Amino acid sequence: MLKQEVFAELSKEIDAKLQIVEKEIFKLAGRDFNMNSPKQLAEILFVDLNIPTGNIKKNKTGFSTASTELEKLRADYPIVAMIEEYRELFKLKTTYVDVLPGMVAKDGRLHTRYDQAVAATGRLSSNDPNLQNIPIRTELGHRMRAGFVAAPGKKLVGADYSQIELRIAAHLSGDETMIEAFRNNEDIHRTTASVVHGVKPEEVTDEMRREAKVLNFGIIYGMGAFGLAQAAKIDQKHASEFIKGYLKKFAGVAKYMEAMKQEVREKGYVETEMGRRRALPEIESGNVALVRAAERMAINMPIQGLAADIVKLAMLGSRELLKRYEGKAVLLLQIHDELIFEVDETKAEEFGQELKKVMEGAYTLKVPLLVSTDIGDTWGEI
DNA sequence: TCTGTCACG
DNA sequence: ACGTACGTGACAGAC
Repeated sequence: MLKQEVFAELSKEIDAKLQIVEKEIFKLAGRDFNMNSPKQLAEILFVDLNIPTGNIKKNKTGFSTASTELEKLRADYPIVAMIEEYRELFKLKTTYVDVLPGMVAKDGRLHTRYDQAVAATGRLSSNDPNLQNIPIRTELGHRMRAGFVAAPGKKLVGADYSQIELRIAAHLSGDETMIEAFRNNEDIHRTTASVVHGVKPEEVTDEMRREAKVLNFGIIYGMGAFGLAQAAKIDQKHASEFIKGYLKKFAGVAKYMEAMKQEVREKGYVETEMGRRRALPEIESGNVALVRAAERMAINMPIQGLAADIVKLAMLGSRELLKRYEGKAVLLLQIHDELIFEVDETKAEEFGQELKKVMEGAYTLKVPLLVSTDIGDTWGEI
C-alpha cells in the first residue's frame, strides 16, 4: 500500500528544490532553455559555454550529455553539478513521485503486471507500473521506499539471494578459487583483490576492493579493458593488466567464457543448466560488433538465466509455504534476486526463518546459496 | 515512433 | 579504425 502523505511531502520538497536549481542553471547558462532536451543542453554546454569536448562521447545527435559524460566535467564546471542534481530530481518526480499515487487501485493497493516471456534471459519483467526499478540508491530513493507500507496488522518480509550471479559463475565455471571463497563465506570482492594482487586478504586496500568489485561484475559479462577503465575510473593500461591477471588466477572462469563462445558458434544458441535456451543468430552475422555482442550475451545468459530459474523455483517453494500460512502471508513482489511478502505481524518472524530455508534449498550448486531476510513496516526498512 | 537518458537487478 | 558489460521499463523531446 502507498502512504500518500509520504509522496505528497516528497513532491512538495522536490518541486521547491527543482525551482531553485533551475533558476541557478539559467543564471549560469546566461539564458533560459529546456534542460530536459539533451539537444538544447548540449548546445548550452558545448557551444554557448564553450566547454571543451575532448573526452566527451558522441551519439547520433551530437555530443552526449549522459551522466557518465557530465561526471568528467563536474569538478570544473558548477553548472554541470547543478544539471546532475536537476536530472535526479526530475527523474524521481516525473517517473515515480507524481505518477504512482494515481495508480493505486480501488482496493487501496498498487498493482504491477509481470511479463513472463519478454526478457531474453528468463527473468520476469514488471510494468504498469514497473515495481522492479523503484529508486534506492539515493537518499530521496530511500525516502520514497518508506512510502510503500504493509497493511495494518501486517509486516513486510523481504528475502534476497546474496551474490547469486557470482555464486552461479563459480558453479558453472567450476573455478576452484571462487568455489573455495564461497564455501568459506568469504567477502568475494576482497578475495578477488587479494588473489589478483597477490597480497593477504587483510592487506587489501579499499581501492583494491573497489576495483575488484567492478571487475567481478564486469568480467562475467565479457567486459573489456576499456569498459573496466571507465567503470572503475582507472586508466586503461591498469585495467588491461588487471583483467589479464584475473583470468590467469581464475582460470576456470576464463575457460567457462571460452566454452560459451564456442558453444554459441557451434549451435547458434546457449542454455541454462535447467535447459532454458537463448538463440543468438547474430553470431553468424559476420559483423564483428554484432558477433562480439552475441559472445557477451552467450557468456552472460547461462548465469543470469539460471539465477532467474532458481528464483522461480524459490517462488514455487514459497507457494507451499504460503499454503501452510493460509491467508496470513502473501507474495507481493519479485525483484530478480529478491522476494517480498506481506505477513501477519504475529507470524512474520517465523515466516522469515522458514522462507530463508526454502529459498536456500531451492537449487543445489557447488557453492551454498545464501539468503538474507528482513522485516519491517515499510519497504524502506527492509 | 525513435532517441537519449536514467531508474532498478 | 571502431566500439567498448548483461537484462529490463518509463519519461521527455523531437520528428
